Amino acid sequence: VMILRSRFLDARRKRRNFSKQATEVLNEYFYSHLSNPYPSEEAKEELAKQCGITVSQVSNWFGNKRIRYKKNIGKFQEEANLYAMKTALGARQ
Amino acid sequence: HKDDKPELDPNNPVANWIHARSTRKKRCPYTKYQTLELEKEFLFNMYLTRDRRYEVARVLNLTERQVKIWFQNRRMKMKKMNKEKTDSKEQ
DNA sequence: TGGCTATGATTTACGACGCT
DNA sequence: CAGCGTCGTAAATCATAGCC
Repeated sequence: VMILRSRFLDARRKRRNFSKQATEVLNEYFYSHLSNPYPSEEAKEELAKQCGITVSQVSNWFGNKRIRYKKNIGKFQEEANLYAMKTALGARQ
Repeated sequence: HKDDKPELDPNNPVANWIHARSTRKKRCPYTKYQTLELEKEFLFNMYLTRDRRYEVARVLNLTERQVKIWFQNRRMKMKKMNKEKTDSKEQ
């Protein structure tokens, strides 16, 4: 009964936005591979592990990000600059 | 094969991304009835014979191609659901 | 607290490639 | 070669979390 109850609750568990840290990791990858933001299966697994989400969720995130970025590059300019700068600073350590 | 789109700036970061061809049919959500009938047919058999495909397409007013693709997508969905189920079961 | 928008997930439709 | 299979994805749409 407990198992059935927990399964029922799991199934209708509310979606949560990803953590700030997870989004950070995903955005770092996205903007540092902006000319080809298509992580391999292995890269997706690594990102999933780092973010504490599933590989499917990583795929969904990149699919959504690519489309939304392409649809309105201007809206993401500030974010793009921020991550580009982060990558540049990180690279010199 | 990743042409079209109104960008010709060589510095455009999306220039080399994958783009859908402009001739692609726009996604058209199916009605509840269409989806329900397709699900029933899928329950009956996950793979279509040519005759069943013709019949389902006719009854639901979809093309045979749409029905074929719906089954392909549905099988991928089932595969994904099964994977998630087994993944969560073991640790 | 109601609305609104951002975000994650799901649904159609293909392209690329496989096998028979 | 035709034709259906999977895989990964684009793009639109759905559902609602979360902020103002």
